[in-house]
Amino acid sequence: MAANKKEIIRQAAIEVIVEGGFHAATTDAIAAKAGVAVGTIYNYFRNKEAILEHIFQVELEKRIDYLRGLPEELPALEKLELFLQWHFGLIAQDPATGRILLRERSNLINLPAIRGYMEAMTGYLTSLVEEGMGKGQFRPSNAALTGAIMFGALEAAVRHSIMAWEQTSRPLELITQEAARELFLLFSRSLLA
Amino acid sequence: MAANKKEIIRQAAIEVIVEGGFHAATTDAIAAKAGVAVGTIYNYFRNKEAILEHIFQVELEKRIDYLRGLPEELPALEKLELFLQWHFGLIAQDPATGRILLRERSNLINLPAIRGYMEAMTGYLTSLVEEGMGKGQFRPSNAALTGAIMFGALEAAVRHSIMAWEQTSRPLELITQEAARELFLLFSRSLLA
Amino acid sequence: MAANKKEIIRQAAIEVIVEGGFHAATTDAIAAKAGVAVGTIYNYFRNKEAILEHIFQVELEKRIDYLRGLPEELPALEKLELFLQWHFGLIAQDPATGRILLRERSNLINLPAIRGYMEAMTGYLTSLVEEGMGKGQFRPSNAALTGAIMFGALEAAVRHSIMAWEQTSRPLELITQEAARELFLLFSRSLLA
Amino acid sequence: MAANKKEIIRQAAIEVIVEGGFHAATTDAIAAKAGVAVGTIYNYFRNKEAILEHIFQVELEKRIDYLRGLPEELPALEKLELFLQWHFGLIAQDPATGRILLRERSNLINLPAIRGYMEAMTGYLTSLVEEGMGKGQFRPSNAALTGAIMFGALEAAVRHSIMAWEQTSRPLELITQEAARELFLLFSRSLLA
DNA sequence: TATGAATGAGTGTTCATTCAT
DNA sequence: GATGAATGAACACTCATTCAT
Repeated sequence: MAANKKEIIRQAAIEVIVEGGFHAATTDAIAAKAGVAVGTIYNYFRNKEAILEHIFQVELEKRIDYLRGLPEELPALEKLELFLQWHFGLIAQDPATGRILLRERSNLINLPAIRGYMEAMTGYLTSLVEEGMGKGQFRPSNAALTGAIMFGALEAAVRHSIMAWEQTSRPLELITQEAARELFLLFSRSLLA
Repeated sequence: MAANKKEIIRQAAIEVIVEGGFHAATTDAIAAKAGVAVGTIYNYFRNKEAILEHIFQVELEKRIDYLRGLPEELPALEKLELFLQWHFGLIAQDPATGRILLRERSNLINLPAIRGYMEAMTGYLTSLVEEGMGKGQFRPSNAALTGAIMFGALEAAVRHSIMAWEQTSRPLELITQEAARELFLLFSRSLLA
Repeated sequence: MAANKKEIIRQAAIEVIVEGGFHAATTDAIAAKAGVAVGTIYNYFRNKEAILEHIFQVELEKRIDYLRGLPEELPALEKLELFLQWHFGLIAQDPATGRILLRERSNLINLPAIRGYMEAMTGYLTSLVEEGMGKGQFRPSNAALTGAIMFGALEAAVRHSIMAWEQTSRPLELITQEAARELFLLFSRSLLA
Repeated sequence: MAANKKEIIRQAAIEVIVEGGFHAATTDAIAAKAGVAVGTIYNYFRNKEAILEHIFQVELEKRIDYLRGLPEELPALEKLELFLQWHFGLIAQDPATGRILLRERSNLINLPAIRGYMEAMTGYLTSLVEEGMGKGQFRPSNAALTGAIMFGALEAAVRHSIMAWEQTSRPLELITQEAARELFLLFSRSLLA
């Protein structure tokens, strides 16, 4: 029950934050959307920021879980391709959360969970680059910088996809698939030795 | 004199916003840093948001001016290279503003000037891609998506540079030069036909 | 409990507004007088103006309730006499509210409740004049104009009573009783056919 | 020139105050309407309130001048009739000032000039009643109370006239003439011995 | 006198957080 | 655990007034 209620609040918070952003999202509005009293929120979250942190944490865990499940021995490029496709599939299923991940990252960068999300994602991409370089599949480069750039490119592609979806009638599924492909093409061309 | 005072306030706002972000930056603090009374701010800016908008506008104008000055006939790739070098030089000179451009964009995306900044930058990169594709220099791709990705990559490289500068003792100049080079290498490899 | 607190705030607001007027009455002062935090005011009132509106509304309802209770079949002049006596009795009991009704009406006439108070009172007097004219008890006249004049006369009598009370040692009870009598005499002489 | 500029500012202030009331009238707006700089206002008026006081003072002087010009020996009732006709003629010529006299009186009753205006007007009506009573033309009554009531009735008639004018297409001239007649009829019926 | 940029005290309102029930 | 009324610190913004030019 408890875990369930925390989840209900997380979902409600996502819905409220998507409209207007984290700062405009009042705890009252989140509680109302979740169908609980404000006080109840504080039984599950230290404070308002903790809700946002939790949202990032859940998303980070999803990604980590997926990445952990990838066969270790797969070439770096293939891991990248799989991850991109899976990741954009996630976005297609839940664009609201995707938007929050984009929007709220900058301003609240000092929150541990948000910083952690960014660092973990960048770190994974960096390690992938290192792995590829180590095996001679990728050209030499500043792996950390390249990983950071790849993360930025990934986020930009997500942002572009969501915006394109809002402004056209194309199904988000198709838009994100194209983005994943384009991104992979871009990465593979620039990384391969 | 008037333009001068507006400029003083802009500079002070940048300094205050860099620490703690836009939301934590009080008008009182900005006024104090600028050495003027709070009311004076409102002689030059409609409201607090307008200060941030102005900051973005000034930066956008710098970039537009630079891009306007580039010889029309230059190949797209060379324009890109020049722009990247110049842009990272800008960041090296004024990392504080660079950080604001990164941090405040997401949350306040609805402000016209901020949206305008992003769209103009993305638009320029998109047009560069289209130009290169038109002349057969670049491989075919979804230009809008590619432009968006390039902008995201650019910003990520800026963010990484500033963070690296804060955490190491390397001169920012060198860090940004490397970022510009790496970014150009990445772009050229993935774009060239 | 809630209704009780709203009432406490209303009373406190009356006390604060009486000294210095609505504009000089700060929400902090009202909260302090009510013994609650500022924020509590906003749990019961949309904003500061809503407090004043509520004050007028309560007074209007008192008057409407009284008028509704008057026997329909009573001659217009007797209704008028009863109302005047009752109304001045009200003022004698609560001169502070009486003063607010006088003082704050003009400047904030655009607030619906304040406009409503004035229009309802004038409207009742107008309908009384029409009733008397219809039954041949009153001489013909422009009923709307006469009703408006009567309201003005009534308010002036209230104002004069309160001022006289402040400047002399006579009990307010006696002063208002005289005012009611004088007003009734004036109305009856000028209205009777 | 100086007197002229003071007069220009007075006129501008009347125009600005009529829309939105004294409190909403900023000195900037008054200066703009008058075509002078804000600072100039302070060469002619101690402060913002002094402008309003001046407006009342000018109006009071107009009324005093008129009343001084009335033949001493005229019966009280005839003086009243003449004054009412003249006064409503004034309103018909300059309804804006009339409205200010009504609207701003209550809230700022503590300003000497405003209090003075009200007291002088009430005092004149009171002395008229006393005069009529002294000569046996009027019935006995509490003269001060009656004078106050008459002033309230007069103001209400002015207010009603202006409102009727705003809401119908009848010329203000006709409306005020009717109001003056009705008021005189009402007063004479109730006052005559 | 005239100007208008600069001033800064003053205040309505919000909203995350608490805690008695 | 759940509730939601109460809290009060915090802050953007206004505008009458001043004074150097």
